[in-house]
Amino acid sequence: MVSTRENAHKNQLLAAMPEAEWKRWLPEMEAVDMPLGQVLYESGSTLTHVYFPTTAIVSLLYVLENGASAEIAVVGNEGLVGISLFMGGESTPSRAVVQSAGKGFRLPAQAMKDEFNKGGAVLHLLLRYTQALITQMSQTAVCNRHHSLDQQLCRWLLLSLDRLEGSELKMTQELISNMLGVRREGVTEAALQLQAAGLIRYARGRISVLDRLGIEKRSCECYAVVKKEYDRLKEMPLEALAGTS
Amino acid sequence: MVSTRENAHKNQLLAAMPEAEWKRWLPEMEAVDMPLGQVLYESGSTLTHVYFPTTAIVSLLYVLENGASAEIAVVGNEGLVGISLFMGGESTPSRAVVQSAGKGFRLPAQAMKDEFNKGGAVLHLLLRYTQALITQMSQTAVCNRHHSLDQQLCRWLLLSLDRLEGSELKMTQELISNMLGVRREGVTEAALQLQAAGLIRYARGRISVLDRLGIEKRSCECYAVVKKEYDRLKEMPLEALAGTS
DNA sequence: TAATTTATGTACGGTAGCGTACATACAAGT
DNA sequence: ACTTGTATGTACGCTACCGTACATAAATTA
Repeated sequence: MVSTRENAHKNQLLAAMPEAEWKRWLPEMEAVDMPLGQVLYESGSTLTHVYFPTTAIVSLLYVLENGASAEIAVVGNEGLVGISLFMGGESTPSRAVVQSAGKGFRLPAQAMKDEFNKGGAVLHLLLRYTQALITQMSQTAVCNRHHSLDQQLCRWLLLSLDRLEGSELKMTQELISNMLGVRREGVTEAALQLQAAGLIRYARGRISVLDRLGIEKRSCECYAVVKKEYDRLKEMPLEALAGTS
Repeated sequence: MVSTRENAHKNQLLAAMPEAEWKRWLPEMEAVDMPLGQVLYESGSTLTHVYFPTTAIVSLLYVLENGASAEIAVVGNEGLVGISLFMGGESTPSRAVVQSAGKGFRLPAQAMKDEFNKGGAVLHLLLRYTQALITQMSQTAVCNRHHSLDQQLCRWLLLSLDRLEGSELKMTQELISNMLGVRREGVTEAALQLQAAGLIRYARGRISVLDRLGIEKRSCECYAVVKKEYDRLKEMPLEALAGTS
């Protein structure tokens, strides 16, 4: 049997927490299954927990009045879902949906707030993560404006791939179109091209990436920028964080 | 002669600061002119100050490799420029440009960091503001995806108008097109329509809004959403902030 | 095995916004 | 007064993507 600790450390934020904090949290930390389509929180709702995905991927979706939607950011094992809890917003403007089924951990809202308010390493780590998330959101905004559907599909595949083990993702084109905020047919056409080029192979909700480098070449710069920012976060020692802010 | 304090309080964040903090800052606070086009910081650069606009408006612009750009958020007297300083990012991915000339105050980076790290009211206020900024960024991302140029122009006019005194803004269509990330000609056509409808009047970089309500009707929901979030922030008492996070 | 649902493919007219090129007109400097 | 620069208007073909409708095929259920 694998320890909770070992599993939880698959989440990079949890792994980066100092030992002392970690021990305080342990009793309140709960391992959870995160099935496809699960809504962790709805736009405007009050958060009861924050989620630390380990193998799951969560989409932050923004839904407009007319039902149209677009993904603002993706959260996987590198981060946490529910930043507005400690940012002081009471609620978020976005919806959080599990985009790829998997596991994760969750912590009750109050425990998270208390820990955050203690200041120190936890606070700095969470804020530094939030900063990376902001970068992702900004990049998404510009990407939506300037890049083609094909480029965006590649970016999206790569972002998802980075948060998964292996090179296969379970995801229908219909769902992808919701994330990208485009027509399903548009995704079909773009995917057909990628397949024709030998970069991916897919069937009924199962996409295998055959040539990752090829996809990277077709993607817009947005993927690389976001990736780099998260890498920077990962490699930044806690002491540096406390020092810089 | 008007006191620094009185002027500075035109910035809503500064106005919301408790008396004690305010006094500590005063010696380091510097009144600055913010002329049109001034770049407060470049993408990737290290921040030396944070800026609190009073009458100026600052655009957070994201510039792509090929030179194409898009505005991610606007900051006026409701906020501050340079959140990445206390978020721990060392640098930001965006460029901050003065979009409408005016005045403001600035505080050296170290003073801001120190104050933030003291925790308490300042920290909570700044984080709460950051949360509102994130909302604006998210909304921009979706707006870029789903709304028409005409709607976006209206949204943009309203966001600018809210941060100015009076109903006139000095801004060429060329500049607006940079902000919105569209062609200048597109802005011309949209503006012509607004003028034909009697909602605005303009000439050579001077736009007068004649019928604000009419513009609001033509705007997409994005304006109202962002406005509401900032209003919520404004009305939220400091104690509540400390309590919720 | 048949019926139904789900995922993907195809087709086609419509349009918003692009890239490009140039025209006009006001403003500012000499 | 003349030149130069700046802001705006107009035009035209192009393309990516949309909305809609329907076709095919695999998976699921009856």
